[in-house]
Amino acid sequence: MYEEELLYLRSRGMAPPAPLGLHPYLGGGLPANLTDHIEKYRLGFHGGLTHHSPFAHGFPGDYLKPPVQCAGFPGPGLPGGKTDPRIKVRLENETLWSQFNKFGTEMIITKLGRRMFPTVKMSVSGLEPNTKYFVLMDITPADDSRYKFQGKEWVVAGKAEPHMPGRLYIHPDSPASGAQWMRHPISFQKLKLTNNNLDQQGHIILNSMHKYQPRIHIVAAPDLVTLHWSTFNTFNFPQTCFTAVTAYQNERITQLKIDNNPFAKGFRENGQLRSKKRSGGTSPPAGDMNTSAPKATEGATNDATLEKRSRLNSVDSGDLDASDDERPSSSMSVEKDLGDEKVDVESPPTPPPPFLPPPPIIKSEVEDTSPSLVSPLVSAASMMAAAAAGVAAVPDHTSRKALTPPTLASIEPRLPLHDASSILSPAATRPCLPSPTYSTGLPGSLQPHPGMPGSSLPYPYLYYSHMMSPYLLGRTAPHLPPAPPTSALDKAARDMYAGYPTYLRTPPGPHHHSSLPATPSRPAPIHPYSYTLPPQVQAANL
DNA sequence: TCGTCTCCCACTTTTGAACAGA
DNA sequence: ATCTGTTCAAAAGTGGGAGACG
Repeated sequence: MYEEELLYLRSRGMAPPAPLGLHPYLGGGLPANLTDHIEKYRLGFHGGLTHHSPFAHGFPGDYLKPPVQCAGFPGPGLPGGKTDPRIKVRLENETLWSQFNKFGTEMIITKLGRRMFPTVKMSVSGLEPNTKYFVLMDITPADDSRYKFQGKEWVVAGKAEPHMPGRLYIHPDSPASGAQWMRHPISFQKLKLTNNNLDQQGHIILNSMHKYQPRIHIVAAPDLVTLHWSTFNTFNFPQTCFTAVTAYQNERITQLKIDNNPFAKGFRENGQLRSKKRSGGTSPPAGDMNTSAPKATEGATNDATLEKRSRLNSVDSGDLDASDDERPSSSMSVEKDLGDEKVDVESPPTPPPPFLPPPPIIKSEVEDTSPSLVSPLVSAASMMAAAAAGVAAVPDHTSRKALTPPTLASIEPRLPLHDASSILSPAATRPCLPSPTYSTGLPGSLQPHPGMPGSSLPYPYLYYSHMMSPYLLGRTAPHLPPAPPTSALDKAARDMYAGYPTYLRTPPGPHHHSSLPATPSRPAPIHPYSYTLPPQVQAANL
């Protein structure tokens, strides 16, 4: 779809030609207002694959590292991948996390996606003030076991189920300068967890009754393309390890959530829900909160409990207050001092995974980068490749080599065959797992303009195309020059989009923008999945 | 039978549109 | 006409519980 989009932009005099094989966006061909848009949206990535995959270049191997240090799960910490010793990260709500971790944190996962609580909230230091960074988060399996809650503890219940391809969540403020990131704590409150393997909202897919470890990646990169080949500074906080569940197992965790999450205020002892229950004769849960956690069962009249609860709530509020993620102007606004214990976390060194080397054309654009330091996104691309190859039902007979820019040929052996059935093109069924390559979808007689990439391109191109096309093509920017007379190719490109459902072309609802604002105050998430599911369509209908 | 999952409920918080006033 | 502050309804987010499912 990248080509279609480019054709469209080109037809409006917005996309200057680029040398063959060079991504036009890399070449600075995209208008600033559009790159600005790109950079303001978060997106979900597909990545990850089983360690059995021949495309596993190391990143997925992290999934099988020794277990992290979680409550009830002794073991060494999951190594991080810190590569810049100057960068320091600390968990802002470390106290709250520790309280949960003490009992074995549980996170509810639902079909439609559920936020994490507590949320990962951290502060960063040691960044270059004027360098742009991406901040990302992913969640990796902590071990290869499935668990069950027996008695009052989690015990291994067998081997883990195959993990879905991992997704990377880009903090919505990305990219931002180091000074901006360091100015205020960074919260991942909007991140959602799901157990829906077919999720198209970009939520992170997890398996119930499995243990996971969130990881933070800080990447110096000015844009998404560069991001793919940049060094990932990876951090993890062992106390943020959690078990994914569809219903809470440990009532102590439940009580902690109720006492700390404002949305669950109704379930507190003095809340109306509990009051109703009590009046109805239902006894409160008998959680033996014999620790620093609030003793909910002692009733709301206990001053000490109230004080403690208040203190905890203040932590929680801060947790949520940092959530202005969807308000770009304030997402890094001044944060109140929570008085929370802050612990500097030095991410333990991780043997940098041998990621898929970047294409030479890209690599030549950046400073010499050791393959071992290349982004997990690259690995994610290879994971997608493996995933797509695994589900590919239609063999590809296209000579990809002939269509692929020569400069990208070096990665060819590691990529699966181009699969026309899994591409995200107007003519193709929208897949759950995007293909690592994509097609123009143009008729064979209509080949791309000279200077455009070939009709089959590696993942990063796909990535951009997914992000931009539906959003940009669905809007008529008033400041754009009128479309010049169109060539057959341009017309074909637009006609192709005419086949899209309306929701893919124009944002639904009364609030959709008729113009393309330079800085939307509340942008809809644009990523390979969000746009494939219109907001008005319930996931249950899928 | 049991463990797990899904859906719905009642509640709280958040968000943004609508409105009034300066 | 523009900006600011307030109000209010809708949307989103919570855990509980009943029932379904394998």
